[in-house]
Amino acid sequence: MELKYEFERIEKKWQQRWEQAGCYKAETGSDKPKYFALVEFPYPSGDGLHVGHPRPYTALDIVARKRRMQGYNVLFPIGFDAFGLPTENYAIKHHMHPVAVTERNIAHFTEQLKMLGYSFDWDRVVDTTDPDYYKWTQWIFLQFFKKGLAYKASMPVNWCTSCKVVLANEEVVDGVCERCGAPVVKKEKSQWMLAITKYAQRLLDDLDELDFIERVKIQQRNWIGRSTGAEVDFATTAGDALRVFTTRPDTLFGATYMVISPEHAILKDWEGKLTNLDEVRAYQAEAARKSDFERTELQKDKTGVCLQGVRAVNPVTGQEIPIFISDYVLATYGTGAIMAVPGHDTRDWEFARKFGLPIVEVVKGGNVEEAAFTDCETGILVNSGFLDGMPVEEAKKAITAWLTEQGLGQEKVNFKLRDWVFSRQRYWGEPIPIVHCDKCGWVPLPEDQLPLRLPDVESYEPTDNGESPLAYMTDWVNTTCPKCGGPAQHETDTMPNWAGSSWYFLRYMDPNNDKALVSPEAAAYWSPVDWYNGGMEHTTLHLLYSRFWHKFLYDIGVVPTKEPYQKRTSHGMILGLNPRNFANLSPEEQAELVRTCGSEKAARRYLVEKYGEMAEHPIVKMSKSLGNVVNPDDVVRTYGADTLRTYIMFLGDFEKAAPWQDNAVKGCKRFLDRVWNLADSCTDSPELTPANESAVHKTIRKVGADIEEMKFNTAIAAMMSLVNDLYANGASKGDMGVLLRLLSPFAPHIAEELWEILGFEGFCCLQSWPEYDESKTVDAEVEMAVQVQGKLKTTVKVPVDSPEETILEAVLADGKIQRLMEGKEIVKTIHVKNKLVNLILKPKA
RNA sequence: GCCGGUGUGGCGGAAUUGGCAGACGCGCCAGACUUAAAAUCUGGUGGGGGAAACCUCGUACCGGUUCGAUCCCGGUCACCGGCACCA
Repeated sequence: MELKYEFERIEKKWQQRWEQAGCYKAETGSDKPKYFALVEFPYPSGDGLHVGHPRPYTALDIVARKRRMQGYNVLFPIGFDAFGLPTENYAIKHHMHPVAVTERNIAHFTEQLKMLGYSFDWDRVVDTTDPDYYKWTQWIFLQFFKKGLAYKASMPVNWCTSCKVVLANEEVVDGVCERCGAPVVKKEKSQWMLAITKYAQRLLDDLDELDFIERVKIQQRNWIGRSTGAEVDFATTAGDALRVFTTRPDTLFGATYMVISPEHAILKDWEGKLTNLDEVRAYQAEAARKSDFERTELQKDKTGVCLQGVRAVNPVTGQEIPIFISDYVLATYGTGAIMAVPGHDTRDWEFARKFGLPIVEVVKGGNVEEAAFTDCETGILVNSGFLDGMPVEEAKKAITAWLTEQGLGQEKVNFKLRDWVFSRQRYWGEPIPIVHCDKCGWVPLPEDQLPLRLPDVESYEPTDNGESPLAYMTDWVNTTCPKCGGPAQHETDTMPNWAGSSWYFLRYMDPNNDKALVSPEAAAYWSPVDWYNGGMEHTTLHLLYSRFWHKFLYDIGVVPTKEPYQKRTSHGMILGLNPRNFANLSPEEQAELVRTCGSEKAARRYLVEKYGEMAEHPIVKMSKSLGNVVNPDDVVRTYGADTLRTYIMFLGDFEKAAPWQDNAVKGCKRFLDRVWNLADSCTDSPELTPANESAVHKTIRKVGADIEEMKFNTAIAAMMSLVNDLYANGASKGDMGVLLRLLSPFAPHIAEELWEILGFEGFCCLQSWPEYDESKTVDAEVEMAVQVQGKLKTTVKVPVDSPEETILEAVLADGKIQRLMEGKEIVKTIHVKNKLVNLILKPKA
């Protein structure tokens, strides 16, 4: 046929045909088994698609395409998570409306995604900034509010001292403003909160039943941070009680002082009794002024003030002990107060040393003069009255029982997880559908008034006083109270960008429903997501948030499953070569640099001096400033989408970070060229070529299994090997039919074109997935390793499954083995079926 | 500090989890085709020794278990990611 592989023409042609034929439409309610494959929808930034996007997208496209070929009704959707700061900042800078910016960016992303040949169902696209979409985001918020899970609380927010603006946590990098580099301090502001902590235990427990990769589960468990201990009340000389949380109630006899956080509310009650109130107030002010950055910087150096005028009483020793305030105790964890046991807690030990406080040993096993002894496994209680002689775990139980009996405390579980700060003082987000009325307080908007649309404003600039730009829209702000009809104001804060992404996968199931966020039928048919792949950076944010929302929706009867995603996997980042690293310079540049610097060592040192430490890393994140960003458009133009898809799956272990290497892309192009040319020379026989039969069956097995295990790189390597075999042995149309179906999920366009050229019927991408015959994957002969004393000496070819005697006969006939055996006898043979024999020799007596 | 991960040729990476280390690809070397180059095709390619058959070393480092260790155990080092005063 002598046709050239014109990837550009072929890719356009098949993208059109697939779309016309509706090959990738998901059908709600179909009799086929369903499969919901999900990728994280992109934020449509002005920069367009990054080469990092195709990695997870191609991976799940391969899975979706394979499932379709396996007879599933597949839902593989895409959408846009379009609210967010970069768009807002771009709109401010270029005086464009964020809606227009978003529209343009989505159009660009859509074009790029289509160019890559993904089998998305384009009829189900969602856009979080579409009022028909965010209507339901607001609806969910109202349900949270009605159940008491959305509430207002005064919270410290990040305040940039230079921009004079509230920053999202994501905008604070290492304690400074991401944009201007000025220090960020905390400022009190009333914020909407979502009570995710009410779901902490369920979010933890239900992880066990999910098919998430282990590192995701571990990170979520650590983030939720459950710990079991006890709450204990310490009576004070002020006549009240100070409650603490501890995970080591067994060490109660060793509590020689107490510490409360500078923000602790009890300080107000004690004001009249404190004789050093000025000193205490100064410390409180200092702590409030400190940024997070300073607080962590100074972490090791403990500070504090001893309260004069109020002391506490240790409930078991009856001793009066001092109370300190110190910022090493956090106001937001436990009760904001601790009993300090310097003998058995590292932080308390440091503090006690600094302030000259007594250190009492109550668990034997270490030397409390040298360091705190914190081991719970081996320690035995001492100096602890009725606990003496008990191991730690037993003592914990005994003391907790005693405290409960005395009414001084009880067992208590605490979580590190905090409630979710849900307000942003920004324009480009979902308006919070709540009205404030002086008479009625916070009143939810009636559901039939949703969506509460964003108004058009003159300026999207954040304001100087930390209010949302919406606050200046008096026409929009002023409204009437839905409850009493009196004057009221809309809430001017908007939702964070995590809101719309917390439930988007549900909307794909039923994207145009205007009666409900998803119909019960669609939810019942498609739930849960069968396979969700996304970045590790979302593990403790988006992934946890959306699990929380889903559980809430389950509780109010909107969705049928208590978990949204059955399986979660994660891909590694695509990195770039560092153009400032010596090894990545061209040979000419290297030589030049070595000449001017004197030696290679000096050249490397020069680069580090010029560019900083970063020049020492050959592989780094892609960044515009380094100029090592790869644009997928360029790759597609030069090599085609199929080559990009194949390369990005071939370049390394899917779960690990991997560097993009331009010249390696050629290898994948060469592979596809070889597949193309093979179609020219293949015979018309519809059967497998006998010489290729076992290789074909093995490849079917390997590619199928590897896709399930996300080992896409070795799946491609197996197909490359098969192509090498087909060249060596000659290929038939039958061989090609299998190869093209295996290749189709990876490189769908070329597979489709060759499928047509070779005269096969229908779409290649809708054929059934090839099946292999286990018996045909077995070769007639195997090459077995022959070892002497465990070291490889030679190999022998024997019929498969040969008995040991047959193999030994062949081995002993080998000249080399005979030489090695001179003057020796076999004392033992180890035989591993079809793999190896190992002879243990000993000199003859 | 705590939790998790990784360490294999010049490079990206394989190795059915205790059984022939380096599949597949890049790069490089040689040859074919070409006036030449590119492209393509064929062969070679971990280090050291040897003309060769072959010998020998080799999966971050040290030690152990085993007939046999990239894989298991003990220790050390380096790098990456997450959390970080969570009582």
